[in-house]
Amino acid sequence: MSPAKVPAERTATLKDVAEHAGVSPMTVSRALNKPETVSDALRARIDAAIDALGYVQNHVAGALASAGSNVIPVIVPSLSNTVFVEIVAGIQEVAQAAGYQLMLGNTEYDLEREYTAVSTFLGWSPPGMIIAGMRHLDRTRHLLKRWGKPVVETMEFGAQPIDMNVGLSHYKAGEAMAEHLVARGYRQIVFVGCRLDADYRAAQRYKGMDRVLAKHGLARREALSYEEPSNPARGGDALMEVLSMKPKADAIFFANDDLAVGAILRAQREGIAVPKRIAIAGFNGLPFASLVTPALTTIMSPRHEIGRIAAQQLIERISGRTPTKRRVDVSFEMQVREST
Amino acid sequence: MSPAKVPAERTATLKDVAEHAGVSPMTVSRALNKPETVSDALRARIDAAIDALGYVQNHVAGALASAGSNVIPVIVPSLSNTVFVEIVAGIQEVAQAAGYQLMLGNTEYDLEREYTAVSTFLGWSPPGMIIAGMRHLDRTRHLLKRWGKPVVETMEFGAQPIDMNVGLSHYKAGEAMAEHLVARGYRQIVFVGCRLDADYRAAQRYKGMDRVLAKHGLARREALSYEEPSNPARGGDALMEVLSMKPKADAIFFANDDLAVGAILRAQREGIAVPKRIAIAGFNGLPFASLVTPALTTIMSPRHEIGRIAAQQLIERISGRTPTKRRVDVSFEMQVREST
DNA sequence: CGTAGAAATGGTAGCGCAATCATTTCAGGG
DNA sequence: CCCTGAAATGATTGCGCTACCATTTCTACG
Repeated sequence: MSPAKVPAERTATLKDVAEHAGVSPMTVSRALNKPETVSDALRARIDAAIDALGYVQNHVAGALASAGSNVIPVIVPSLSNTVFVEIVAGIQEVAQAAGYQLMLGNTEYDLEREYTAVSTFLGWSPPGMIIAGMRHLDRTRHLLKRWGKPVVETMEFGAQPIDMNVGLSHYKAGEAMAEHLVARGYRQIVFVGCRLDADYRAAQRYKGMDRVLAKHGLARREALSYEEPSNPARGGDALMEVLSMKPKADAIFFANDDLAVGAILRAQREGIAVPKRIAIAGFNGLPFASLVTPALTTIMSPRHEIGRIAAQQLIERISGRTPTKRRVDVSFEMQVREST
Repeated sequence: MSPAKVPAERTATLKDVAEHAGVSPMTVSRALNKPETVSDALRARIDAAIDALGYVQNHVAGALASAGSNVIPVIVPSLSNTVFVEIVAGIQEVAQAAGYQLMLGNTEYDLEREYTAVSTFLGWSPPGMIIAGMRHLDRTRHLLKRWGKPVVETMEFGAQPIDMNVGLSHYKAGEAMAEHLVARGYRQIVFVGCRLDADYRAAQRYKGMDRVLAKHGLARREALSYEEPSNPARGGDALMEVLSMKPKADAIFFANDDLAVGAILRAQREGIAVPKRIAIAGFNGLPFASLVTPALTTIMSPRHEIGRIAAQQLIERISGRTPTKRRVDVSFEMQVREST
C-alpha cells in the first residue's frame, strides 16, 4: 500500500535531535530559527545530529506554538485565465524568496466560495493574505477586518480597500482605449467579452469605454457577452457575428487579448481587412499580440509586477515595517499597433 | 498599522464554543469533522454557538493533534510555462472539491531547490504530495520513499516511480512527430528548443526524434537550444536563423507551441511559405495552434487531465483505497494540420 | 419491563514546538 | 582573581485540537 520499503520508524523530533546532540530542545529550536544566537560549536553538533537522524522540522507544531505560520494564502477567481496565474507567479517569486509558502485558493468567480476559502485559510494562522479583486461579501470583508492582519487586494485599483491594494483602474483602461479608437476616427465601436457578469473587471473596462462614447456623443451599445469562458476561437467567431449582425460596426474592443488575437487570426484566414473593414483592440498585452499580422493594439497590464508588489507590500507589513503606500496604482500602457 | 478597527479580542477556540453550547469540546470537534456522529439537536446548538462567537477552526492545532493535515504540496519547475499551470489547475479542481488545500512550490528547474521544497513541505504533515518530473536528487527520492506516504510524479511517464506516476512519454511523442515528418517527405529536420539542459522532457522529445531519423538513415543534427526561456518571439527569430544558417533544412520541430506559433506568425509576416519552403511542427496543443495560418501541426498533451488524474490517484490512496493503477500513461494525440 | 448492544457524549492526555523566564557561561576591567 | 553585564543555554509551560477510552443514553427485542 505505502511505497515505503523502510519500516515506518517514528520520525525524529526536535527532542531526539537535542538528545543526540547533548543539548536542550530549546537550543536546537534556536539553532534552526535564529542560528546566530547559538555558538558555532553547538550549531555544528546540532547540524550533525539533524543529518544523522534525518530530522525534518515540523512546521505544524511550530505554527501552533508560536501562534503563526509562514503560509500566505492567495485567493484567485480562476486558474484558467493566464492573468491570475501571472499574478500568482509574481507573488510566488517574492514570497518564496522571503521564506514563505503559498497556499492556493480558487473561487471560480463565486463569492460564497471566496468566503469559505478565506475562512478556511484563517485556520492556518497565516501572517497575512492576498486576495484578487475588491468585490467581496460583506461577511468576507468583516471577517478579514476583524482578523486584523495584513491583507492585499490585487488586480484592480479601487477605493476603500480592506487593508492594502495593488492594481490598476480598469475603468480608466477602458476610457484610454476608447479615446484612442475615437481619435482614430472609429464611430461604431462594439465591446465583446465573456461572462461579463462574473468578470466585473472587464465590465468596468466596458463602462469606461461607454462613458467616453457618451462624452463624444457617439453611438452606445450594450456589451456583447458570451456565456463560455474566454478562448481564442470564441474571439474569431465573435468577429464573424459582429460583421454579419452589426455590419455598421467599425471597431471591436475585446475584453482581452485571447479573444482579440483569435479575432485577428480569423480575419486573416477569412481575408477580412483589419483595420480597414473593422478595427480590433484587446487588453492585457499577451506575447502573441505583437506578433500577429496586423499587430494588435492593446493595453499592457503589468500582471507579474502586480504580484511582486503585492507580495512585497504584504511581507513589509508582516515584518512590522510600514509600507510606502497602502494603495498602489500600477499604471497600464497603451500599445498602439497596426490593428486600429 | 493593522487594519483592525475592532479591538483584538482573543479569537474564539473550540473550547469557547463548547462552553457556549454547553457541551464538551470533543463533541464540538466531532460536529465539525464528522457531523453525522452528532445528534441533530446538539449539532444545531453547536452551529449556533459557532456563529455567535465567529469561531474559525484552527487547522494548525488540528493537524498537530491528528498528526496530519489536509494540505497537498504541489511542486513544479516553473509557473511561467503554461503547461505546469494547467496541471496545477487540474490538480486544484479535484483537490479543492475533495476538501484539500494546495501548497505551491516552484523549483525554477533546480533540483537542489526541489529537495528543499520537499523537505519543507514534509514539515506540514501532508497526507501526500505531487511533484512534477521523475528526475530528482537521490536525497529527494530517499526522503520521499522513507516518508512512506502517497506521492505522484507527473508530467512524464517513466520507469520506477517513487510511488505513483501519471504522464506521457515524451520520447514517444518525439518519435511520433518524427515519423510523421519523415512520412511527409521531409529529410532535413531540425529540433529547436530553449534551455534543453534544464527542460529534459523537451530533450527527450529530441531524442525520440533523433532515433527515428537514425532508423531511417536521415541526416541527424544537434538540437538547437537557446539560453532564454521559451517565448513566441524567440520562435520567430529561431526560424529566421535556421533559414539563413541551415538553408537546406526543410522542417523544424519546435520544443513547444509557443515557439512554433511564434515561428508561423513570423513566417507569415516575412512572406515565407510554410510548409513549402519549410515545415513547422510544435508540441502541446495550445489553443492558438489551430487558428494560425497555416494551422500548426502539433501534439496535444492532456495537461489538465494529467493534473486531474494525479489528484484523483493521490486522494484515492490517501483515503486508503487502492488506486486502479500505480502508473498511468496518458496518451498524446497527433494533430496533423497545414504547417507540415 | 429488563437487558444487551449500539449510538452518543465526555474526560484525559499529549501531539512537537517556541515563548518566557531562569540559570549558567563568558569577556573584559579593576 | 573577582566582579559585572552580556551572551549562551536550559527548564517549564501551554498553544488548540483530536485520539483514545470510559461513560452515559438510546433502541430494539424477548
